[in-house]
Amino acid sequence: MDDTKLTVRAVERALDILSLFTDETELSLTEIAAKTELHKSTVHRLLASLEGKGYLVRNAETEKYRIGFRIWELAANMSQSDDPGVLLQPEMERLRDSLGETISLYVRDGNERIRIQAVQSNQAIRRVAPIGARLPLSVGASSKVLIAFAEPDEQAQLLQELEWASPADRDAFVGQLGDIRRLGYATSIEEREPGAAAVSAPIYNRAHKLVAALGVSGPSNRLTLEKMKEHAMLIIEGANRMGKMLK
Amino acid sequence: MDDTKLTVRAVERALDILSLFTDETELSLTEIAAKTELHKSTVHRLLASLEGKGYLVRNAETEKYRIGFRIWELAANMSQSDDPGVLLQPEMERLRDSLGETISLYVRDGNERIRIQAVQSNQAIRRVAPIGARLPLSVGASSKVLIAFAEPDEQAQLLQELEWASPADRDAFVGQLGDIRRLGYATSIEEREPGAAAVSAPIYNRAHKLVAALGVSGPSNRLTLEKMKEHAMLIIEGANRMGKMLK
DNA sequence: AACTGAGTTTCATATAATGAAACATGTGGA
DNA sequence: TCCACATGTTTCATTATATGAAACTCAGTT
Repeated sequence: MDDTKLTVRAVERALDILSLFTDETELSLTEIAAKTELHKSTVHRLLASLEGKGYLVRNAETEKYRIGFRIWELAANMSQSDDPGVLLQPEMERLRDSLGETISLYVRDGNERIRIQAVQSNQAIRRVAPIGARLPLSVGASSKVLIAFAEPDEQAQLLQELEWASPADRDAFVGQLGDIRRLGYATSIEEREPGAAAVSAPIYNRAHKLVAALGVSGPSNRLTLEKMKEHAMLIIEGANRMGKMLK
Repeated sequence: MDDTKLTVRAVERALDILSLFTDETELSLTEIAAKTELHKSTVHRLLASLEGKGYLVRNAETEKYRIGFRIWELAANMSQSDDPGVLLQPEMERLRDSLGETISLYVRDGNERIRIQAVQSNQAIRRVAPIGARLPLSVGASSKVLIAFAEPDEQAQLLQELEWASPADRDAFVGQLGDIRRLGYATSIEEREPGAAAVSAPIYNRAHKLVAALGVSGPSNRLTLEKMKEHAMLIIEGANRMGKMLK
């Protein structure tokens, strides 16, 4: 019981309340109290603080709370850069820290993919991913993602144009695409680099266009099948978050 | 000393810290401590809470704090509607509550203006402003704003086309435009409605285009010259805030 | 090596956040 | 009309909890 807490409970509670508004657009005090399992008295004070500072606004008609203008002010300030590689780096670092493995960001460029950003694992044995590397679209988890989630016509064209080592390779690749779309992520084990495995998920921008693939990769003995499934969830989550940062 | 506090201090402090990021994009712990005049120990804990919940992220290189992904998630959720009238209503209500006077929102439609939104004062004597009303562009504080801050070519055309009661009226109107641009707001006293006065400021969207005029209006005996100056500051502030909500 | 400055952790203390309960207000049902 | 119920607001005693001083790292300077 000595989990030394370096955080402030009241603040965490307030922020949790604020986070509720990522799902719902309007919430009443009692709804919030129910969702957070806090006493309405406590919620009332926290809401007053949030409202007083402009982070929530009260809809005079419905009496419910909505997100306030402060959020816009903050959001307006963050979008200085449009470059996903720059924009997403901090989030990728977060992800690296929680997964402990190298995180890469790929965009498709014609019939290739480019690693436009990467943050390296800091474990002794790690996958090192050079930024700027151009890689084939025919192998690797992120390649599958970039193809599986491409627009149908683009996808068809890519599958025509791309070259595989053998027709069997091609069929194996194509055969996976359906599952990948269904699961929302792709994996690869020792496909391009011996000893390396990866999990990848698509990043859609706010306009719902596929813009990149986000991947985690590491030594295949550390990325067991089980671990990969766990990582997949976090990669998908992270990719969704990041997508909201891109217009 | 009985200022009954219905808010939570720790939360307010945390939110104040977050608000610092509307101006600066990156801040270190000590910078934050200095700006907020809080002990670095306190700031440290608040920052840990904010970071833990994703409202701030640490730039691994600079060690400084930046706005986190949560803000995007929240911002993404709020922009369901693009209609300024709908979007700005809660903010207008806020403003109404702090000024105690009727708040109106006007857009220009050709050679007229339309009151696309209004929230009414709740004082006994109040200006009642019907939504949807079409009004002339040649009188009233908001008309002056919509013309003074229009694009130069549009402005020139409007000044040509609009009709005034007399050439003297026209000259008086045109003569004010320079001051209005300089001050950032316009006023009118008993111009269109006898007994009514108003203050108005432009709303620019995030692309820096003039989209509307935000006005406060009330009985001219309550809106003294002094009061109008005070209100002008708040209207300008509010208009800036609201502009950030419009793309 | 000593010094500065930024960040982090520890710790005793009193403040300040808490939750129960009472109060207020409003709405719909009987 | 009156009662019941739900939602929001305020009060208040209690103690947990946030606080700030100080001590402690850890780097980078001189």
